[in-house]
This record gives sequence, C-alpha cells and structure tokens, in this order.
Amino acid sequence: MSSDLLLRERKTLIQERLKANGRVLAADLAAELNVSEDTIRRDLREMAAAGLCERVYGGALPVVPAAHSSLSERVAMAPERKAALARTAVGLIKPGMTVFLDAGSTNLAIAQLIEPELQVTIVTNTPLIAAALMEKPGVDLILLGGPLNRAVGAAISARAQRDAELLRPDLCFLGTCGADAEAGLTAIYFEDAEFKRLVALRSRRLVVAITSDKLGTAAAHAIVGIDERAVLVLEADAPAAHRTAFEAAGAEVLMAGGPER
Amino acid sequence: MSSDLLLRERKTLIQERLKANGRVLAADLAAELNVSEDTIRRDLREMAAAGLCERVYGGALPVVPAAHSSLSERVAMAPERKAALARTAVGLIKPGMTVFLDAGSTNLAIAQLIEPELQVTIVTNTPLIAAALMEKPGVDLILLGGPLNRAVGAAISARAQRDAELLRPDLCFLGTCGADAEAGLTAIYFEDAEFKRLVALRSRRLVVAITSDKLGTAAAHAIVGIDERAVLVLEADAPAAHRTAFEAAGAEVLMAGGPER
DNA sequence: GCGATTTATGCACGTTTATGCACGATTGGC
DNA sequence: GCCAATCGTGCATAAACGTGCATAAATCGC
Repeated sequence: MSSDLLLRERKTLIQERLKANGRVLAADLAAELNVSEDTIRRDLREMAAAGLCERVYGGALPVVPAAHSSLSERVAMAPERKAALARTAVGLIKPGMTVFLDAGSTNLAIAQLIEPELQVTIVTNTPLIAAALMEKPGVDLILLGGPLNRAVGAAISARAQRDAELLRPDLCFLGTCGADAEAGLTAIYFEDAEFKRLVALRSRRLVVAITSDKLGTAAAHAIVGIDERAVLVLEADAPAAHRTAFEAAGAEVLMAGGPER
Repeated sequence: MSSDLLLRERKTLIQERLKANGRVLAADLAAELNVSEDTIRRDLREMAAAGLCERVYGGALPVVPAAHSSLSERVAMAPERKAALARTAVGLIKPGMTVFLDAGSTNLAIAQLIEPELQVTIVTNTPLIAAALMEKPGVDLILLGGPLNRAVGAAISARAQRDAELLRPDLCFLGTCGADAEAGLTAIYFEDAEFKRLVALRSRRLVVAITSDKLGTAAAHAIVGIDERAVLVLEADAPAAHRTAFEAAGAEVLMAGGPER
C-alpha cells in the first residue's frame, strides 16, 4: 500500500529497470511495487505487444532491434523457412532477365539458389549477395556502390539511388520489414525505405518473399502499397486471411512448399 | 549458484561462447550455469534446430556460413603465410586514415585483421572484402560499384575508375600478380592493371604485401614502378637480394614475422 | 449528483513451460 | 568389440502463465 503508482508510472519504471539491469523478473517487480504478479505480467505483455520489451518466461528482456544484428547473423535465423521461400521465389527468374536483388537475408538465400549457369543480369546493392553471386558463371553482376549503411548492410545512399535511377529491372526482389494488405510494404529505416521505393517503382514486377512473422505488421516507413505488380511469396503455413487480403489488393500470391523439397 | 538466468539469456550466453571460443561443451556449460546437462542439451538441440549452431557429440559448434567463393578459396591457400603478411601490413593503418583496399586474397586477410573499433574510412571495389568489413563497427565503408569482373572478383570497369578518380587515399593496399624491382608491379589482366594504376597514382602511399612466389616475376601488364611511395611487405624467408633491390629503388621494405605470432 | 461504463487490479482456475531425473539407446575412443 | 561418456525420451513437478470473473476506482453521460 505504501506506493500506489499509476499504471503509466509503473511501466516507465519497469522500462528503466530493463535498461539498467538488462532484464526484469516478474516476481521481483511484483514484490517491489507490491502489486500482484498478474498485474506485472499484464504490464509486460502489453509492453511486449507495443514492442517495448521482449517477453520471456519469468520476466522480460530489452528488445534487441533486429537491425542490431548483422546481416550474416540474420541469415542464420530460421534458415530452412527462408530456404523454402527462396526455392519458390527463385523460380521466377527466367533466362535473359535483368533482376534487382535488394538487401535482406531472404534475398541472400535466393541468390545462393540461383542456377550457376542461368544467363541473367543481376544488380544488387549488397556486398554479401554480390559475393554469393560471384560463384555463378552465368550471372552478369552489377554492383551499386557508394557508402554502405551498416544497419541495412547495403549501399542505399544518394549515390546508390542515382545509380538505381538508370535501371529498369524486369524483376525486383525486395526485402521488407513489414507486409500488410492495407499498410503495404514497410521498412524500419527511412533511407532504406526511400531506396527500396525508388527501385520498386522502376521495376516491371515486384517479388517479395515474406516470412510469416512479418505478415500483418507495419514498420515505420512505407515503401509501396500492394498492387497488381506485386508477387508475394508466403510460407506454407501462412494464414489464409492474409493471402486473400493480398489477392484482393491485386497481388499475385505464391505459396512456398514445406521446409524440405 | 551465482545467478539463475532466464532461458533466453542462457541461450544468448551460449551463442556468445560459441562465437568467442569456436565451440562449447555441454558439461562445461552445465557446470558454469549450474543447470543440469539435460537442460543444456535441450538448449543446444533447439538452437541447432533454429540453425544457430551445429550440434556435435559433447557440445556444439558455430554454423559456418557456407559462402565459399573462388576468392575465399584462394585465401585458404597458404593461409598462415598470408596471415603473417597481413598482420604486418595491417599495422600501417592508423586511426582517421582513408584507405583503399584492392582485390586480392592477401588484402582480404588484411581486412579480416582490422581492429573492429578502429576508426577508419575504407574504400574497396571487392564485395567479399566489403562483406568482411561490415562486421567492424569502427569502419566507414565505401564501395565502388559497377559491373563486376569475375576473373578479378571486383569492380574495375570504367564506372569504377571514374569513381576512383574522386579518391585521395592515405594508403592504397594493392593486390599484385608480379613484383620485380625493375619491372615494377604487374597484373595479369589489362583492365585490372589499368584500374590499379589509376588508384595507385592517386594514393599518398602504396602498400603491397607480396608472397615470395611473386618475387622477381612480371605479369603481362604494368601497374606502376617501385619508388619512394611504396611500402613492400615481404615474407620472413624472402631472399635478401630482392629486399635490397627494392630498397635501392627507393621503396620501404617491411619483413613479416613467422606464421605464428 | 447519480447511474452507467470503462479501467485497473486481484483471485481462482486450468494450462503451459522449464527443468531435473530415470532409463535405455547411441556414440566414439581404444 | 568393449566401456564410459553422451545422448534422447518419457515422466514428474513446480513455477510461471493466461483467462474468466469479481471488485473497486475512475470516467463519462445526462
């Protein structure tokens, strides 16, 4: 009874604890703020839903922005699901095409699956993808240069944008941070979204491979809406509601096979 | 008994151990985190399922990013000799410098040895080197773009040359195919030599790490001669005759240590 | 002002999760 | 081919969890 904090005050305090200690325990917080653990759990649940912390069994941890991990680390996450998406997406690339491969771990997976002898021209702004494609003798490889953005792992500066303006790709494989039928495709960083939008608008078709965790979410910055030019590749277990919503918006939707061929 | 970690914290810690030590042992982790080995095994199993490590008898190993390129294969050739050269060469990079890193397996080795927190600007035309440098937070990274030359593994087109004309690096780490006091530095491919010459002429100093098999040889196309601006890094067992010849031409010569520090 | 509605909280309940232990199967060195 | 170390599985248990409901305070509508 000593301290009756307002809900908002309590949440603020929890956030401070999170930042200071790198973790919070539900039981400790309950004792300290003398409220029931149920209340603390509710708080943590709401904070997690708002993206302010990560809920774990027993308490919560600070959110590590997905961008904080490097691209090569992101590749390691859910590789078999990404591979399944990539197997489906890579089939869209036909001989003779000019294709833009944006940054993103799923696009790296796609690059690795390209047939070595397939005759295509591939443009990318991502060194890691370029390195992977160097192995493929059939691929004509063009790199967009300029200062590299470390968070994105690619060249997205004004320089790269100017180079991109000269392109007219047949296909553009876009990496995205969120995908929603209403909000469209979204990205975490402004400059990244700007770059993606520019390339997307110049491409004849858009291909976006979307892991299920990104479905129905929207990040801070809009790239483009979903329309007839979009080809969305979803995981086999993606909710049908999202699929129909995307199709209603005009997009073509492909379902990836299971993790193993 | 010191601390009971949350599940997620434990897994994060295991991953750090993996990265730091290159392996983890189930028994050690159990003792250190004072949980049962069963729990550790469960963790490792789940992490392996998520592609975060590779499960082996007795513990786990880090996943090896499968990216094997021809350039990275060249790195695998005589790696300890190249590493010795690289260790000496990398010491020439001082905070605040702007450095050009040319293509070449030795230059890739140098890139990998750069201190993560060293504050430098690095320009490169090689995707693989850029990918390696992406991991270093202190490095400002600029990529030269354009069509990639598959034989060289780097961007050396007219486009990249025009971009390079805007540079004035403090140091230029040049890859070379032959090095001789009279013939100077030479390269196999015409366009490659052209590019290297352009960058070399614009740099304040030239650093060339030379494996002994290239000493006294000349390839088809000249890059530049040996002069006062050159710093040559030779292997410990390099013949003294070459060293004195290079010094007579005005170059500074550094001898690398043995394969192991 | 006073009833209606919302909001925050606690409690009771059944469910899920993390963990350790027991036991039989597998592995790998010798 | 043996033996100990290591492994996976099934099971038990306690802690943590979510949900539905009740209560009390705060807010709103009139």
